[in-house]
Amino acid sequence: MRDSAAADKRVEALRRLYPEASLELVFDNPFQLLISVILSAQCTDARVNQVTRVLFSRCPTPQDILALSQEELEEMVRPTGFFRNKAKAVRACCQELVDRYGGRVPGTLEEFVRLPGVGRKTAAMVLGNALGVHEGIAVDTHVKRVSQRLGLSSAKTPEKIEADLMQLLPREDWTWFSNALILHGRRVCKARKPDCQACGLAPWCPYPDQA
DNA sequence: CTCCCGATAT
DNA sequence: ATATCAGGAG
Repeated sequence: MRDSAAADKRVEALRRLYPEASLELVFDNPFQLLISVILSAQCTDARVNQVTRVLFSRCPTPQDILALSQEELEEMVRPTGFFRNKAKAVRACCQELVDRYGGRVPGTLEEFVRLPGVGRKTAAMVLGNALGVHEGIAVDTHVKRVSQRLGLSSAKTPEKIEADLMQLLPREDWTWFSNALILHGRRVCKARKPDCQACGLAPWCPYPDQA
């Protein structure tokens, strides 16, 4: 077992800094969050929100998205990048929702990760933030980087990092924790130039201060 | 491991 | 000008 007392200090500090951490994606229901997260890869949340505002007003349901031609859908999601892949994933995913789940999203992580274009990260994020079902911790690039710098995990793969993080706090806090690490990774503990000066976690962080 | 697209940091 | 960045599929 690792130094869980030290890890607790960092988790507590994170809670003080981001007590109400939530996603910056705008959504009205679990279906909308699912599509938003699929579109969010390598794209700012602000841009995803611009695209989904139009997309969801025209297509509130999976059935409505399936009624679009592939080309129309591609044009609508184009600004988010990887638009052919994303349009394909969104369409395939909507098809599954209609065929297997009556046009709604499933309720377990196991079912989620079987959806086309949905891996553990997307599944945990949607389940936790839209349904309050905390079955996992969404490990994206921010969570990975921040966890490693803070010394909360020395694992390399998202699955192992997730397992390490799950040990640190109770299930009902998993979604908050992921959200907080993401916010911290975006605002302070950035990939290129981490702002260690301004970091509220610095007193407990083993990561070497660059400047 | 490569591919996918385009925004943004360097 | 160019390298980096993200998540999932193949």
